[in-house]
Order: sequence, then structure tokens, then C-alpha cells
Amino acid sequence: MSESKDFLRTIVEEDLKSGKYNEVHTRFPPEPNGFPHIGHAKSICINFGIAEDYHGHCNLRMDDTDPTKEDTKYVEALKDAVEWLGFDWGNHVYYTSDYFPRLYDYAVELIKMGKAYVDSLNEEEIREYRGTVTEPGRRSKYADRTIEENLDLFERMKKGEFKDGEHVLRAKIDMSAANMKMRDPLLYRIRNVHHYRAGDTWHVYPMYDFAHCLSDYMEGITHSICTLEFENNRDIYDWVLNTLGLNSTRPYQHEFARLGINYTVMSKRKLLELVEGGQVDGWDDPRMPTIAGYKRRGYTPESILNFCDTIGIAKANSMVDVAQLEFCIRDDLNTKVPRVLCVLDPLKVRIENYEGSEEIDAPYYPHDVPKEGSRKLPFSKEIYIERDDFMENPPKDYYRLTPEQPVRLRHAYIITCKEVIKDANGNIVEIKAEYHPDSKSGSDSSGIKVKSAIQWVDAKTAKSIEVRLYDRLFSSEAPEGLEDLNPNSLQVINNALIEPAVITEKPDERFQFERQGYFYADPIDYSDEHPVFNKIVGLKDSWSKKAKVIKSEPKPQTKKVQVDGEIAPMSEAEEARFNKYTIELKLNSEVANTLARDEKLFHFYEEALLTLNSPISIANIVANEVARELKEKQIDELKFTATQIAQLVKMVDDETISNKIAKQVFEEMIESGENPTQIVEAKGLIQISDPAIISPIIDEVIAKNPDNVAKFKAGNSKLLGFFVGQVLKSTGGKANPQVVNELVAKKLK
RNA sequence: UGGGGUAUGGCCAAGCGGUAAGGCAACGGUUUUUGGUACCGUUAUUCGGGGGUUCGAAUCCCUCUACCCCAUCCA
Repeated sequence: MSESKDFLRTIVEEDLKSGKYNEVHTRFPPEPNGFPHIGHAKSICINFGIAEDYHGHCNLRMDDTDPTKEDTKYVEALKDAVEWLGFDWGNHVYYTSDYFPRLYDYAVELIKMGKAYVDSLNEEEIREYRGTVTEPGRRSKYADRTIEENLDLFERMKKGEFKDGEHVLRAKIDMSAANMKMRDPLLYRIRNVHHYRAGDTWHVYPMYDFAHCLSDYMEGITHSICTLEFENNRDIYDWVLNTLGLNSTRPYQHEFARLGINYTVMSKRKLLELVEGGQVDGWDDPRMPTIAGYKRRGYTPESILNFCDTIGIAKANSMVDVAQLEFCIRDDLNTKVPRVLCVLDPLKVRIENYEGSEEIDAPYYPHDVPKEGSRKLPFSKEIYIERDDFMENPPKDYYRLTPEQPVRLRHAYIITCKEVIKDANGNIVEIKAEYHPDSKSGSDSSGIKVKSAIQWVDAKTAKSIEVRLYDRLFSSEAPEGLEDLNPNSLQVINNALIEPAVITEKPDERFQFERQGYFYADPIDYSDEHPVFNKIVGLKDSWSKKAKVIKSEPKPQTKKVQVDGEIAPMSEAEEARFNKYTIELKLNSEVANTLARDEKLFHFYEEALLTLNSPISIANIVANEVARELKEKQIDELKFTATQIAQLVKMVDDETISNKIAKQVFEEMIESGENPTQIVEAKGLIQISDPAIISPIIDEVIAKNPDNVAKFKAGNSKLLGFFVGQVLKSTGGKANPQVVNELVAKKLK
């Protein structure tokens, strides 16, 4: 868990602390209609993670209420994903389909309560009757059916007496609800099809909104965590549970923003399209953002977990940079995997002054990775280096081999280029070089300075391998469809050369090919005869970045244009009040505006004025503090009165208390409805303005914070607030802040 | 246009009236036989805009703006 809590954990902690629940119980409720992707990983981490953190439970539940889309292969993929990520769902996987009988009973109960009815409008009519976001809907004539009729119909729906779409069961809520979801939502529809688990027993299937809340309830879920698009569904969630009277210990829904990653599509529909259209090689194609894809690509569960942890949980729609994910996998693999030498695009180098062969002992791990292990690196006259590690006419910053610049062969000798052999077309086909016998790695006495060490393989002993180089699937940052596909997302190299130990000793399944990236022995296509490696992710590469930077153009600066809308005009009465407030009572226009436009506020204000003639002070507190309370409440719901507010203001006016204390007192009044004078008296909140009392406190604060004093004196004037705050804190807020301010400023000058 | 949400550096994200956390990215430097890693440093006088309240506002009030979700017999 990171040091700052996310809002969900904050809620859970509060609920536990308040005793609302004794134990947290979450659930991860995917629909088995596709392979889980990294967005599901986020949800898995949240639900299982919270359960783990607070010693509760998390159920894995297949939300399988739509028989036309779901399949066993997807439930297997879901289970694999959760398991691979390292979470434990206990010994039971839950299925909404297991609740079909109980769900049916609940539906019958709703019908008996007169809260649900069988509607026989067709699909199009239902849509029409629903109205639009701005116009209310109207209720179907079938809503008047008697309970008996509804019961009979629903039972016959269940028995399969009707065709698909002939009838539906709907909740009787409100066809003119502002929340469209509440306009008599569908509870059950007829589906005369086979369900992958329930078989052919059912002809009616519950809808999400009906099944989900009840499933949560039946499993004893406390926190039903879902994504933002279900915010509107929360009202139904609560309606169903409340209407059925299921409110002893019951779950509540909380929503978070789903994960978005740039250069990636995350909708199951689009992912399915890619699979079915053959743009990728299945759900586990290493370019897919599916868990199966990442797994096949070579990502580790730890890296995904860590990614989910670093991106945070919030309610703002956001788009995470893929670089963040790539960082996580590099960071994980860096300390774990052996380094080996592999040449992807071989260029032959003939070392003219070397005869025979030898085996060089080379550690698998660099000095900064505390792991043991080494292998023998065969070396002889003929080797291969990476083609782009040699340049005939290099730019100034080029550190590798050139006709003038020697280079070290990693773990081996320094070589110098003697001759460049080209074919008829001018392509370099071979380098003739010389090695420096006294430059061997570990016992170098040559004194030659090189700028870099490059990877190489011995020609005779190197193994040929297939390497699959993956790049992002989409070239657009926010891909829409197939037109945004990156045509070069897969590059297959059939004859890369790798040092033999990787194949013969198999020290690991993941490797860093030095200076290139991290690679993974493909779990499916790899064989000893034909080794295949997937590129997981490249190393950070400040060279290719530098080389590219020349052609990158300065990005066009788009300044946000702020459009100011028109302010709604005032009614005549409002304007009259506004004028009275500004002219007669001398309120500033903003406060006058707030008061004049709000029915509740001006009533409250004018009533307070009756007790105390201090129009400006009262206006300020009413427009700023009371307004907050009156946002969601009526005046008669408040525990405090206008008269009490006037009393409070009076104490501020005559400087008995400071504004700061007034706010504190006001908070008390909201809770208890006690008189402000009593609160002040009981708590001894009378303001301290005597410099003789305040001064020593300031001295103490100054003595305790020498660093900040220095910073302040160096010109950081913001720190004044810090000192004032400290003094106020140690006086329980009672010190007169104005006096403190002046004194602090004087003392620190 | 009705309702429900959300706005803090290039990307995430803490913060809940008293010094604008942290990570990624970027840039500079040190170490380095990986142009990797590690380490050090730089990068928001300002929190979508404008007002107001307050000694003091990212935090409270008013207002405007932008974006997301809702009119599947999907979940």
C-alpha cells in the first residue's frame, strides 16, 4: 500500500471504524464474455487488494446473466488472470447464474408488492415510451395489470411459453425520473437459449441492475466497487435493496475511474474485433493489453501489480502513459534477470591477429545486481557484432566502433577496425579488425580508452534464434479503430545470433539482451531446435533519442481559450433585493448577488437582520457558511436558527471571538444546535489579543523552527502563514490572528 | 437541452483553511566494461477561468467554462 490512501480505502476505513461493518467483503464481478485486460487487473487489484489490506474477503464472481455472450473459455481466462496476479479467491468461484432461482423469487416478491409488472410493449415501443434525457417518458398501459395477472404472466415467461421479446418484467419506479435509468428499468427478459452453465432450465434471465445488487447482498458484500459508468445505476441498486427491505447489513456501491492507457484500446468489443479480424494472433497475442497478452509477452505479475499501485485510484477520467507500464516491467526485471549477449542484425568481424579459441568467464549479472552466476563465453577469430555498432562516418557523439575508434567487446577484448569490406552495392559486409591481447576484460593493461562496450557472439558457437520484436499495436495516442493500427507492431527476426549458454544452460526464461532490452522465451512456440524470444520491452535508450531529436519539431502550443458564458438574468424581485442589499445595506455585489438569487438564503438573512443590525457581517456568514448547509437542506431542517447566527456575528463584531473561532463555533452549531454564546463559554474560546501573552508563544515557535526562519529571512514570505498557523495551533485557535500576524512579521523582520 | 460525475505541471496523483507530497516523462550531472542501473540536481509563486469570504484559500461561497456518463430486452 502506498503512503497516501485512495478514496476507496478511506471509505472502507471509515465504515470499519464507525462499526457499519465488522469486516470488509468485496468482489470482482466480471462478465465472462471476453478475455480480461489490464483494466480488469486494476479492478482485481482494488477489490482483492482492499480485502487483503483490511483482512476481509474478496469473491470472484462470474456475472453471467446474458446467455448469448458468455462462455466457459472466458471464465477460465478470468480465473487464470486472477491466479496469475497472485490473488486467492478461496475455494469457491461464485456465479450469478447460481442465484437464478433466488433471484426469481425476489422478482416474484416485487410483483406481489406491486413494485414490478410484466410489460408487453415491443422493444421499439419501450424505447419510445422511455422519453429522452430532456423529456419525461410515459408509462405503458400494461403497467396497470393486476398482481395476479403479473404473477401468472411471469411464471409463464419462465416456463418458456413466449417467444423472445414478447414480454419483459419491469420495476415500477418513475417514468419521468431525471435519471433515465430509473424510468421503470427492465428486470427480466425472455431468452429462449442455452446458458453455458444453467443449461436449458431458464427462459427468463435477470438484467444486470436486478441481479448485481442482489448477488452482492446474498454474498454479504459490503463494498460494491465498480467503474464510473455505473454511477447512474446506483439509484436502482439502492432501490431494489430498499424496496425488498434488504437493508440490515447491506452493500453500497462506490465508483472509480476505469483505466485508460495511451496507444491502447481497452474495450472488450474492440479487442474482440482485433481477434476476430485477425489483426492479432488471438487474445494472448503479446501486443494485446490482455492479461494473457502481457503474460505471453513476458511481463511479470509483479510488474502489473506495481503498475496498478502507482497509477492510483480516483474519480477523474484519465489516460495513463504507457511509459509508466514500461517503467514497471523494466524496473522489475532489472534486478531479476541474467544479462546475455545477442546480436539481432549481425555484421561479421574477422579478428586477423587472433588464432585459436578460448572461453571467457562472464557473470550473468552486473555489479549492481546482487545475484550470483556466470557462464562461459566462447571467443575466436570470427565474431558477429550488431550492424549499427559500426559506422564508417559517425556523428561526433558516436561511442561505438569506427575506422578511427576502437571499442570493447563486452567481457572480452578491445578491437580496432582495420578494414571495411563492402559488396558491389557499397553495403558493408565485413570488418577486418585487430584485437589487443593485453586488453582482456578484468586484466586490461593496454591503456586504451574506449567509449563503450558492445555485444558480440562467436561465429562458430552462436545459436540462431527467432526474435519477435513488438512495438505498440496502435500508432495513434488515442486509437479509434483499425485505421490507427501500427503497421510495424510486429517485426520477426529469423536469424538473430545468441551466445550458446542461453540455449544450452537455460539459466532463466527471461533475459536482458545487453544494450537492447528484455526478452522472454515464448512459452508456446519455443523449442530447443527453434528457440523463439519475445521482446518484452526495450532498455531506455538515450542514444537513439539523441539521434532522433534533431528532426523533432517544436510542438505547437495550444493555449486554452477560456470562454465566459452569460450569467443568467435576475428576476424583478431578485433585482429589487439586489439593489436594496447593495445600496441600502452596502453589501458588496457578489454577496448581494448570492443572497438575492436564493430564496432560502435571503429569508434566512433577513430574519437574522431582525435580531442584529449588522448587515455586512451577517451577509458574509450567511452567503458563505450558511449557504453550504442550505444547499441540500431546507431552513426548518437546520439545527441552528437565524437568531443564533446573529448572536454569533455579534461576538465577532465586538471582537469577543475571531472569525476563525466563529467558524469553529458554527460547526458546533450545525451538529448540536446549541447557542453560540454557550459554546464559546463552555469551551473558553474567547479570543486572546494581548501581545504580552502572544509574544512568548511566537518566540517559542520561532525557536523551534530555525530552518524556516532562515528561509523566511531569505525571502520566502509564504512562510508567514506557516508561523501564524503554528501560533494559532498552540493557542487552540484562540490567538487573535491579526495580532499574531503583525507580531510575527515584526519579529522576523 | 434534464440528470449524474470530473478538472492540481507533459502523464498519473496526494492534499480536506496555515511551507503545492510522490511516481512516470523530460533535462543536466556523478558512477559505470550495458548510451542500462544506481545516485544527485532542475522542472507548478500556483491548483480549469472570474469574482467573493478570511489575517491567510487548491481547500469555504457564488458564477462561468471544458470534458466524461445516462434514452441496449449489454454488463
